[in-house]
Amino acid sequence: MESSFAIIAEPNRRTILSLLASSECSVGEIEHQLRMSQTSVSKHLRVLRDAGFVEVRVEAQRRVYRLRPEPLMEVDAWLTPFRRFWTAHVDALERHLNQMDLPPNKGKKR
Amino acid sequence: MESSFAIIAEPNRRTILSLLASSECSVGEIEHQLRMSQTSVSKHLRVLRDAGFVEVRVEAQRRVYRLRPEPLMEVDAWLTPFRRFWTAHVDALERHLNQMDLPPNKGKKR
DNA sequence: CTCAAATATGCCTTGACGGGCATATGAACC
DNA sequence: GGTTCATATGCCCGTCAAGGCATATTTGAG
Repeated sequence: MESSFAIIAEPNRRTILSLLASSECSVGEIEHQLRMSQTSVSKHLRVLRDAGFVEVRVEAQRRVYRLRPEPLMEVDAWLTPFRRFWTAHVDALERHLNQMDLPPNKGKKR
Repeated sequence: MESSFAIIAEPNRRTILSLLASSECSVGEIEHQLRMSQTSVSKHLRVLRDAGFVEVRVEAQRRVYRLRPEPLMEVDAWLTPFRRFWTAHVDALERHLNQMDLPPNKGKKR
């Protein structure tokens, strides 16, 4: 029931996801590569799993985690209405922003 | 200093951003259209402003808020490494996932 | 069955965040 | 200057989530 956005608000979880984007990993590998405590890794993976970001495969004593794309696709989809603010308008937008950000003579407080 | 991801973790803030994606709005307009309290709207706008998601324009007694693209571009950029999991691979990925999810004969618990 | 390795979970504490209320600030108008 | 409209801010409170520690659980080995 937690929004995908809330899930990826956590920096450690984003790091884990980025790592899993390279390749699937066991808990121990994540723990070691990211220098996080095992407890923390397991808990974050639990959250990621419940939210559908990852899935597990049991392999001997190891649990190998792998990325699932759906929740991130949802985030990607949410961005759609905003893309018109930069896609294909980049140059025009930049000109516009520069014009707003650097009023040459206004002497603003800030 | 707050990550853009933490900012958009808040549902009301996402709603405000979506509204601003349609057109710039004053605080009162947001308050009315989204049925949120003025206090709440102002506070969220403050957070969004500090994080660079919006900018203000003073117009008489009104403050008109407008979207700024940079932070969302950052989110969009973070998604890049993950897009290969669905862009242009959709069908292949689906086949792959189906193959993993529904082992035809393994008799899994679940 | 016992032990060890890998991982998960429960409990507790602490800190951050959102909501509401009252109040402050600022601009316009008389 | 005083009043009113529009918005911002400070304070208090309840909630919730993350980290740490200890412990439980699962799986493999002997």
